[in-house]
Amino acid sequence: MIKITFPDNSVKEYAEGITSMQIAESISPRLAQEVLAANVDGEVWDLTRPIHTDATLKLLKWDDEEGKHAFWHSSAHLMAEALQELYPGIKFGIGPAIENGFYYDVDPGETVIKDSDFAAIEAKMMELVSKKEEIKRADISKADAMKMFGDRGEVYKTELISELEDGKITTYTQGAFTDLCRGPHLPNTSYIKAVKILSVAGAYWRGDEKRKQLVRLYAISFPKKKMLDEYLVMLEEAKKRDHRKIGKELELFMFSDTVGKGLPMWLPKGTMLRLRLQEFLRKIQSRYHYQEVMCPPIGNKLLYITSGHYAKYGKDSFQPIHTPEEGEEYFLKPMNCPHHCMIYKNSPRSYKDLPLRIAEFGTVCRYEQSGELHGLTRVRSFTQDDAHIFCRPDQVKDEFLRVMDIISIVFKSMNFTEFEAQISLRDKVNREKYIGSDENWERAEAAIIEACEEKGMKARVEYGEAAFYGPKLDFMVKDAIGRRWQLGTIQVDYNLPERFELEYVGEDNKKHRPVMIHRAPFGSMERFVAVLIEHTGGRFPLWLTPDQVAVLPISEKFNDYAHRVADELSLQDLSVVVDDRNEKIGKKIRETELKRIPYMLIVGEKEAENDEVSVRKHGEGDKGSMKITNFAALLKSEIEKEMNRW
RNA sequence: GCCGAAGUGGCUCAGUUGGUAGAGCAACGCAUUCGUAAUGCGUGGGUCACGGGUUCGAGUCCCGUCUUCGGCUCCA
Repeated sequence: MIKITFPDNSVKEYAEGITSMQIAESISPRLAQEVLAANVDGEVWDLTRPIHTDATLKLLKWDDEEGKHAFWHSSAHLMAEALQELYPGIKFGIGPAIENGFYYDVDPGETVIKDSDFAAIEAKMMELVSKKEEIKRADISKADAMKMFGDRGEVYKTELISELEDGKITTYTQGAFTDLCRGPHLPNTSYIKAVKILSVAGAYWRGDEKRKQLVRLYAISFPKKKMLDEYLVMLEEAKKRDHRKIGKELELFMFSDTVGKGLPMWLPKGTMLRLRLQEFLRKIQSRYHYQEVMCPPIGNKLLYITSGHYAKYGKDSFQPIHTPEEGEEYFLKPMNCPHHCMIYKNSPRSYKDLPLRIAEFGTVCRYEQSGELHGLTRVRSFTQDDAHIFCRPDQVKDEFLRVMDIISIVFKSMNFTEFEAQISLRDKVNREKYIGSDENWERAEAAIIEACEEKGMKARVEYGEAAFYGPKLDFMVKDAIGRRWQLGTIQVDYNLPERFELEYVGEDNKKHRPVMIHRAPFGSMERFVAVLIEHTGGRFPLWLTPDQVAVLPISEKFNDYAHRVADELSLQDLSVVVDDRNEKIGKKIRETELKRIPYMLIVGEKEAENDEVSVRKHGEGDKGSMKITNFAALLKSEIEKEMNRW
């Protein structure tokens, strides 16, 4: 007999060799139906794998991440099995479960797999599901695995096997399909009741641009047909929040092929929104003793040779601007740091001047690869809410904490509660690619980790993700369909102070090298606004929204009064539009609702006689009427309340 | 840059097996002067992304280019 400990710490005895599935069955038939995999002593196992020793057991269902994972992983195998039948000779790469569904990377040789083939693949998958094929686990020696997959010409699989440790290799088989796999998997294919292939894309083998590009099929599956339908509806809903769509609808920004791809232009309403964001950050930054500067949009090539950027990025950038002067070359600035370094160098600095915080809404130009351009989130010209903090090495942690404060104010004010923080540190082994002394690196890395701990910030630590010039802390926020975008960033830099020979005079009257911290709470105005649009669906908080109030006269007879109302509110710094078109009030209301303008003031005879406005709130409806001055006061106080939250 | 898909009036889309482009909204004009999510009538507007080709004839078929979309790689 063996002892099984359950999550509630209860212990039951079972015969040795019992499976998790049998245990589930012994508890309740309902549970046995819902369970997908099992966590045995901290490891996720197949339900059908026998347990031979005392163990803790957690039965995993759909709502458990690992249960869902096993479900999708088995679905990936199912898709592979279908592909094997439909495309004989197809070779397989890897096929993991991902956040939403799964994919399989395959090499179909000369055959092209297109969107139009999805239906046939899905049908084949469902056909295999109906066979209720058992999914069987098997241990295999490295030599046998090499032979088995080698005989089938599975070059990608044999490459993976060659890197595995003998004795720890397993395969999973269902029907005629066997895959190299660690598992765990569902007991059989019949659990999968609904499947949808979502897209096809190219993906480099092992993520290496220099190696062969395989065909990646993205798909998702569910244990109930209804869940798939709901998921697809949810996806459709999410697409309605796409910032590119809303940006067009609300006239926030535009692109023009004639101007050039990836070069956004901010329309009047978008500009108003952006300026309000900038004003907001300016206020906070001045509270934190930043000093704003402005620099030109170009810089001499020599500046970038000194900074080292020319050597590293010169070839992949917008190419230099030539002048009538022989040999003179300028670059559009791809970052603001070198300019700011020169500002630092403009006068001798004392340790008493530090930290020196130089801020700029700096527009930069980067030649991003064409395939990477994406709405406002990835563009070739964008404005960073940049700042560079020059400080002593012992001030790094304090400065980090201050920047984290600013970032948390920014995120809170936008209700970005679900962000992820990532600490990027040096690679644990390869340390020669990093610049700066070991001592400084260790100090800075420790400072970042400590700063996060002090702030109670849960951050994922990634080794090898640091920039060559220093460690960093990034803040990621998801867009409408779950893609992660890096917004806020704080980066420590030892490189530029070195290259620009930045100095300060210390207490000891000797020259010292400052540390530089790059930081941008928004990241860039473009990307931030894009993510903001997707989070709010274009319904911005009152203080940020471009048009706060729309005055809607009932008929043209009241246009004059409507304009008087608007003028009065404008004097109170409210942004107001008047819809004085010759249209019925119902239509004006409908269109104003669609434009997501927070307040509508309906004015007709009654209001004009009494200096009143009839107030309608976006999404809520009629709020009754009040004096113009009262409405203005109400709005002002609402805005003030919003802005006093930080 | 690479793999796959798409591109039709300002916007959203229709366009049968190739037979000479259509709707709604928007714009403009006229009527209407209206009370909380679409007033009626009329008018103008398209080298069907661009360039080649096949054909008696191409929005439709083929090739190339550009842009966009979904990914990969990249992201100072």
